[in-house]
This record gives sequence, structure tokens and C-alpha cells, in this order.
Amino acid sequence: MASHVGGTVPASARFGRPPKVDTNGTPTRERLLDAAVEVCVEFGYEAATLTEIARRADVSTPAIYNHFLDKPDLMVAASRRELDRIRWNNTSSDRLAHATVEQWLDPGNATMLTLIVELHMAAARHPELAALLHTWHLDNAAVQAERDGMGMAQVTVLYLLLMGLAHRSQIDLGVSDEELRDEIDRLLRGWLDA
Amino acid sequence: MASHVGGTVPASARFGRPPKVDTNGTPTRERLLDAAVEVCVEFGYEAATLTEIARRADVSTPAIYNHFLDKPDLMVAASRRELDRIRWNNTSSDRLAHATVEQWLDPGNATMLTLIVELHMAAARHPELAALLHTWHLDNAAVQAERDGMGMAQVTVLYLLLMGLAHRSQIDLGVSDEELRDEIDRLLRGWLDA
DNA sequence: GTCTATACATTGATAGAC
DNA sequence: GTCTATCAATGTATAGAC
Repeated sequence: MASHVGGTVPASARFGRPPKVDTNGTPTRERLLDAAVEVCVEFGYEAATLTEIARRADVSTPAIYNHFLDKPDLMVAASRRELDRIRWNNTSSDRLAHATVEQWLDPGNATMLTLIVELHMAAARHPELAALLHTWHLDNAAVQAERDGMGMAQVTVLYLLLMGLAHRSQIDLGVSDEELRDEIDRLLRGWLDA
Repeated sequence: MASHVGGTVPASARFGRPPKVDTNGTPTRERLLDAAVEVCVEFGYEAATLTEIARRADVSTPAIYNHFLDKPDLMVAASRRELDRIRWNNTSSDRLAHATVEQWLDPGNATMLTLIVELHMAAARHPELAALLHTWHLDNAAVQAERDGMGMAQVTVLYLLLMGLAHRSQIDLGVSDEELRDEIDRLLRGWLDA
């Protein structure tokens, strides 16, 4: 499955401290975080096993403990890094809300959306995750409120709608992506643009 | 935790075939289904263990195999029974959509909503569950379309919104239930009543 | 139908050599 | 930092007595 064969060494190898361990350019810790996210999406947060994560990161299971305290520590670290990556980057549009809805309807973001739902469900069972998501919500809400001039009630409804969109792949009534997009446009028009 | 002490024998013991096994009136199979739902909501679909389910049903773990083939069989059976129970019962209102939204905003239905999301996430990993949910969607959509005269695109958006509402407890921006309800009213007004 | 006892795999985690 | 070897605990599932 995994290929050890060295790929092209990235130019980033020039600066900083020499990469401690590599396979194709990514240090072990990063590969573990990547694998943790991948396994979480695929098996679910609770069913993610260290064995599988280690396998995908191409290290032995005990090697994980050289980088993280224990399993929760790894999972939270992976969650935090991923949430930091997301923070609505597409800030080009004049309407952040519309841009975000567009982003969440993009099938290319399916695994990201699955992860987000997975983290929200796991939050009920892992207080550390709940805290992480709470500040994530607040931070994003602040930007949203300032950019679009929305109240917190409106932002809350928007976020709930986004969470719903994350379940798009699970509800199939024979509606095409275009039809769905149009209908959501109709839903938002009278609400945001009024 | 569990109390074996016999409670009042229900009047239903009068008719039908004599209850095979009881603790307080519920046959073992039903108790197992109840416990499966409970544990699924509490620990997540993937993390639900037979040991914990058996413990809550007040039977030994192997006793489960007298009623179900294996773990998946039990989980699917519990899911099916629960989905059958849900099927929008509150059909009193003239507008089914509004009634359903109201229902999903009721904090008393929190565990039901958690289960629904849990099942939808698990569906990606259990084809049998996916099929179950698919027919559930179609059945409900048919009623919805007939009652409110909605198109499938509109029903899809409604269902995605409902899935979003199921995450209400996980998003706290300091908005009260009343404020949220009002904002959702505003969202739906221009969409459904137009 | 239920139990005790148990088989067997897999989990998270540790010890110690390299 | 990584590995092999290993541990205790827990998971699903089966066997057989009652």
C-alpha cells in the first residue's frame, strides 16, 4: 500500500533544521496527523485505531508515543490542526455567507465536511474537543458578523444550515446538485438579502 | 444500577401469549433494542459494545445471540425500529414542514436527533443502514410532498436544514432558543410561504 | 432462553534494544 | 526516534450445562 520510494525532495529542505525523519518529505508527526484525520473520516472518531493510523503513517504503533502522549492527545492535535486549516479562507466574495455555502456544496470538500460532523458528534463525548469547536465557532462567527453584518442568531442559523449541508451525500431524493443549489439560493435570497 | 425488584405487573399480561421473560414488563428482545439505541446515542454507533448493551438490558452478553444473529443484526434492528417510530407523527398542523421544524427544535427530542445523525454518519460505513435510511427518506418525502405540495428539491433542502438543526446543541453562540426559533421563522417565511 | 466459561482477535500502552 | 516484543484489558462470538 504505502510506498517508501523517495519522491522528489522538496525545496523546503534547504532551510530550518534538517528534517529528522522522512519518507517522501513529510516528517513523522505530520504524517501521523494526516493519517489520524484520514482514519477518523473513514472509520469515525471513536472507531479510529492507533494501529490503523500508524499503518498509514508508515510507522509502528508504539512510535506514536514518541510524538503524542496518548490516543486522545493525537486525535485532539489532529482535530486542532485541521480546524485551523479550514477557517473560511475564500474571503474574496463580498458576501462571506454565500461563499461559505458555495464552499460547503462543493463535492471536493466532502471529506472535510465529514470530518467536521464527526468532530461535532465526538464533542459530546470529549470535552477537550467541545472546547476546541466552541472557540472555532466563536472565531468564525466574529469574522462572519463583521463581514456580513449578521447578528449572532443569524450566524447560528447559518452554521446549522451548513452542518445540514454536510449531510448532503446522505440524502438522495434524486435531486441534482444544480437543482439543490438553486433551491438553496431561493432559501437564502429572502433571508440574507432582505 | 439495574433493579430486578418486580414492579407492578402491567395489565397487558392478561392477553396474548404469556411474556417469555420479564424484569419489569418488557421482554428481553425489546430491552435489548432499547439498550442498543441508548448506547448508540451515548457512545456512538461504532463504539457501541455488546457488553454495555447487555449490561443495560440486564442480561449476559451471550444472551444477545438468542435474539440476534450478531452485532450488526442487532444494531440494524434497533435502527429500523427507531426509524419506524419516528415517521413524523405530528400531522395535526396544516403545514407539515413547520410542524417538523418545531419538532426538531424541541430539546426533549435531543436524543432522537443525536441518533438520527449517528445513523446517517454510520450509513457511509454500513450499506444496510444506508438502504434503511434511503427508504425512510423516500417515504417521508412522499408524505411531505403531498401534504405541503413541495418539490423534491425543496424537500431535500428542508431535510438538510433539519439535519443541521440536529446539531443545535453543539453550536453555542449565546443565542437563546427563542431567538433561534424566531430567526428560523424568518428564514422559512420567504421560502415556504412565498 | 439464560447462564458460566472460554476461545480468540484486537485494542491502547509499556519496556528495552538499537 | 524507531523498532521488536510484550502486557493487560476488552471486544465479539461460541460451547455446553441448566
